[in-house]
Amino acid sequence: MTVPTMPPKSPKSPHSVNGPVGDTPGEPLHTPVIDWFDEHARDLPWRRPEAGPWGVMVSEFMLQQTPVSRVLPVYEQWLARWPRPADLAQEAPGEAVRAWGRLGYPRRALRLHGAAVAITERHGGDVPTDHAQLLALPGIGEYTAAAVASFAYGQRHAVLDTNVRRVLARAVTGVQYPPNATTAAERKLARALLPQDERTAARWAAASMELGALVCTAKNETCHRCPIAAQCAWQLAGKPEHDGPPRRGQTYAGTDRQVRGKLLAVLREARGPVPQAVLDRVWHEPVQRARALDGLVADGLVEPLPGGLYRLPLTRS
DNA sequence: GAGGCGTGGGC
DNA sequence: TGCCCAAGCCT
Repeated sequence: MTVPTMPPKSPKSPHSVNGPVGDTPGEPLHTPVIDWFDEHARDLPWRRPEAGPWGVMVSEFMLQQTPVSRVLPVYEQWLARWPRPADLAQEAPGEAVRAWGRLGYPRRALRLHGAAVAITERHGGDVPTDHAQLLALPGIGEYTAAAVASFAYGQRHAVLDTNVRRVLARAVTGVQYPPNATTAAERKLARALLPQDERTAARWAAASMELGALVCTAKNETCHRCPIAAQCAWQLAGKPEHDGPPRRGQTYAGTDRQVRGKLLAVLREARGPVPQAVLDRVWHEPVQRARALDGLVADGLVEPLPGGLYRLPLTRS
């Protein structure tokens, strides 16, 4: 791996508003980005005050690897049906999987249900405010814990999702794409760029994500609409294309994943238990079919019943 | 740390 | 048409 080359630094500013930034001085990025956000932010339901911490948390689960446009309708139905964590916690996990619909990665539904149970049992039914307690919930990792703490509670955290990573890779590091996996250097950079003021930091988190989602996109970026184009290291370097090993792609066709998806689709649509013979029709190859079904059972997404019947899980696994 | 894990839209 | 991508998490 080659170390990304940094473009020439502009003259150092007297003293950064960002506070101590170590070896990354320069004009603060957050001010123009936040100003842009004030003007161009999308009106999304989980950003409205009435969404509350639970709404923010539900949206974060659903948005993991899934586009906003597909999340919107499911989010609305979900919150209407389960307005509080305790409402979801008393449901069967299979109901969460069914309501998840075709958002993909249905283990997220199971984990969101598990998180609701934990919140009800351990936190009095309120989404915890503490980053470490959020991180301890199923389905919540580094990104989601920081996002909920920041968006729902206005706390100061580095919120490092794929959008922010791309914005920083370009604006600061001067490369087209961030590394495949989040690195210590990226975390350090994100922390260094975090405004000191808590409110401003939370605003910056949302604003930098939105910039990556709407302007500084993976493909067909629109730099002419970017509030920091004049300071962007990648832009100043002439927007060199990514070099090095190809970025990891996803395969799908013919994989167990595809078979799992087909099996679960049948079970979601069915009201009650489904005979094995019905499931057998979704995939021609018996070995792979069986492996996929076993995997779903092992993951707790499917419950086997006596007599070769299967259903979405009624009990906690 | 590399791979597994859904689904559908855009180019 | 395929390929790439979309607010990651877990093992």
